Amino acid sequence: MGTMRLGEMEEGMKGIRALARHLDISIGTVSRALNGKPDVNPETRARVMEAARALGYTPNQSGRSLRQGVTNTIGFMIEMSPDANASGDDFFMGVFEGVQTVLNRHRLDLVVFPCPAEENPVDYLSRLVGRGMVDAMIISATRRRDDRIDFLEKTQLPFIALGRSESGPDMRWIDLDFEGVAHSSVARLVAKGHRRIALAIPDGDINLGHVFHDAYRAALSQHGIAYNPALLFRVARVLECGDDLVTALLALPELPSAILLSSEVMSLSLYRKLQERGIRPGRDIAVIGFRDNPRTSFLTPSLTCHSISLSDLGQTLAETLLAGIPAFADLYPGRDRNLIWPMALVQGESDDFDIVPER
Amino acid sequence: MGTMRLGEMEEGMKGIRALARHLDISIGTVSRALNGKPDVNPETRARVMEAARALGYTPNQSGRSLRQGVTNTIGFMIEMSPDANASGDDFFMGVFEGVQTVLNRHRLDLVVFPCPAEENPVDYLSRLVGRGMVDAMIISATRRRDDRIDFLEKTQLPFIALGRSESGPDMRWIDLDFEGVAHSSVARLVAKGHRRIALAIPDGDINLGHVFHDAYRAALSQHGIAYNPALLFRVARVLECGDDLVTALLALPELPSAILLSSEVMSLSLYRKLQERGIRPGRDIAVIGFRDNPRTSFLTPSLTCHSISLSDLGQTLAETLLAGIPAFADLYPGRDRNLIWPMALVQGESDDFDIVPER
DNA sequence: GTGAAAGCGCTAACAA
DNA sequence: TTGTTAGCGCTTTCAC
Repeated sequence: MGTMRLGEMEEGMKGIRALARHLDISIGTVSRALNGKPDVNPETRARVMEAARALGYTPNQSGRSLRQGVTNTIGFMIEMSPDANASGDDFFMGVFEGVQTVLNRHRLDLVVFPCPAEENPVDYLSRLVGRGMVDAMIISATRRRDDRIDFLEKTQLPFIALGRSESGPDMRWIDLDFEGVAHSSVARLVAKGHRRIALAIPDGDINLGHVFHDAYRAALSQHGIAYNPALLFRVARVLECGDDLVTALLALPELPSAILLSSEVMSLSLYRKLQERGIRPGRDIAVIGFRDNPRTSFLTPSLTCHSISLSDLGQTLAETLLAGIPAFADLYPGRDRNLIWPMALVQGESDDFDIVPER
Repeated sequence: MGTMRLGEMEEGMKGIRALARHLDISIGTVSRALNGKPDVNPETRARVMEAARALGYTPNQSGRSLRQGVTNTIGFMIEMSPDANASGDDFFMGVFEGVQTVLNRHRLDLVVFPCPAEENPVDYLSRLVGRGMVDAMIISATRRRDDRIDFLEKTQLPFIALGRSESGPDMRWIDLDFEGVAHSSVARLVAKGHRRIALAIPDGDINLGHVFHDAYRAALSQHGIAYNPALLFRVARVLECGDDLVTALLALPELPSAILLSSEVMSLSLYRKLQERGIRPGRDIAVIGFRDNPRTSFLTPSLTCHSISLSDLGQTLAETLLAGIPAFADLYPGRDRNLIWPMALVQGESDDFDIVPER
């Protein structure tokens, strides 16, 4: 032993045992050397590190987790149903990036669990969490009442939700500032003379629809505008909502002068369908989109919407999660349990006209 | 024991041991009952299943994998750099869905590893694979030469690539039919009288650029058109390529009469920038996009492009992967090691004009 | 500073 | 049909 070619392991040996045999030391020492424990001869440590590198040794995670009770992995559950995925395509990529920035500091890895559209989200979550692959979870697309939250609280697994919910009043969460978006949108429109302001929200139980709806009502009321249920549109498929939306708009006795969208992808089909019917966004009807999105940025007229740094959101999400894990809590002392994430209005041309022309 | 309330485990006990204690039988029997082994009294099995359900027991995956040497989990590595992510991410969502359809048949789960843009893909892959969380890998965004492939071949972990590469000539892969796309696009344009046909491909070493480029040259040659390097555009950021592309087009002595795109998201900014310069897609220049995408479907004039069933692609990807894993190989006997995935031309209006008007 | 050994939760081989 | 036990790879006592 000790005379084998690089890249070869001892016959019939695997993992740390092969490495130890190869170096002619005990597996305990190898483990301590690799894990940076202080009581290891520097020279021994160097030999171990070098051999590990040369042989491409990586510790088996199952062995480690079994022993340590920790996996150093954080899970992020996303849903693939178009309904839940209204946030648009680049959204999660951007958030992942930010989350990983923080996790990397602690040598934690992020794994994503994509829940199939047909599968029950709770069953899916409990199956994957039950596997014990993760030390904590991030969930998204929260429902107004969300059984996943009850489940996670029962398991005592640390978690955070990207999105608030009526379930789990004590859980950690971060959500977008729908209130702020509704208020600034309505204020802006009212200042331009608008009174008939419609709202489109996703159908179903995704909570953002409810939250946005409430915020919209509050904003209207603040400006002394009566809430008109006829101006609320629940759309089934956000990506192809244009048809239904425009049909519904035209069925009204009078076209609203403005419409707020609660998902950026709504703007795509809405623009098209409006134009097909000869209704010009930004001229015949004011449109305020939701989030700034590279994929809506080419729309003409340019879409007034709200911007956000996805990476920052992801970082804060991760930090707030870690603040709830005993092993990391000390490092993130100031973190609140939950947070409304502000969004900044980006002025476009899609709502840039006054109802009462100045003279 | 046996008299505790539901939802409670024996004091200080966890996992299968607590369950066994609770039922007053041995852990071996519990394990066999849960795993559907034949030699278990049906009544015992029923009791075990019921108790497991009631107590919310899920076997710890680390324990299982350690013992069985398999994890029943398949990994899918994606990259978050905008460069590698030219496909738009409804692409991966669609593929995941198909992959999971197949994996579910075998009670395998899919986990996604999102590689941060700043991290070296090989380091990332080796770290996550090294953890031993997966039995097989799917990789995407293959480079012309791709060290990940060499790495995976060395580890002997079964894997498949979504995208071909010059590395790993014997590996399993499925790739989109860039040749077919190039040929049908060029043929269609040539039939309309086009001779000056440009191509936009992503800059960098992502292989699809090279493959598309080669296919484009071959298609031109087949129609007796000389390849003109001035009509090849390498774009840095596919999402915001419009600016550079239009500037480059206008810098040419003569505007090409048509342009082929190798990524669907290119069309968004290209349309906008063309229109800003007063160049009308479908009138002044023919545009053929790459993949049919719900998010480009609202473009006016409608984009001629190529369509694909992402779910079917995902299913075939998964089946081809499983065909390479001994435990499943028998179930998928007919699968080729690799496959060019056909795409169907979807006629739009973005290239619907003739260079030589008919009379 | 190092080695020996226990044990994390689970399954499979074997004994009963 | 069930119980007992070894051992998967690893880390962490505890001796030395």
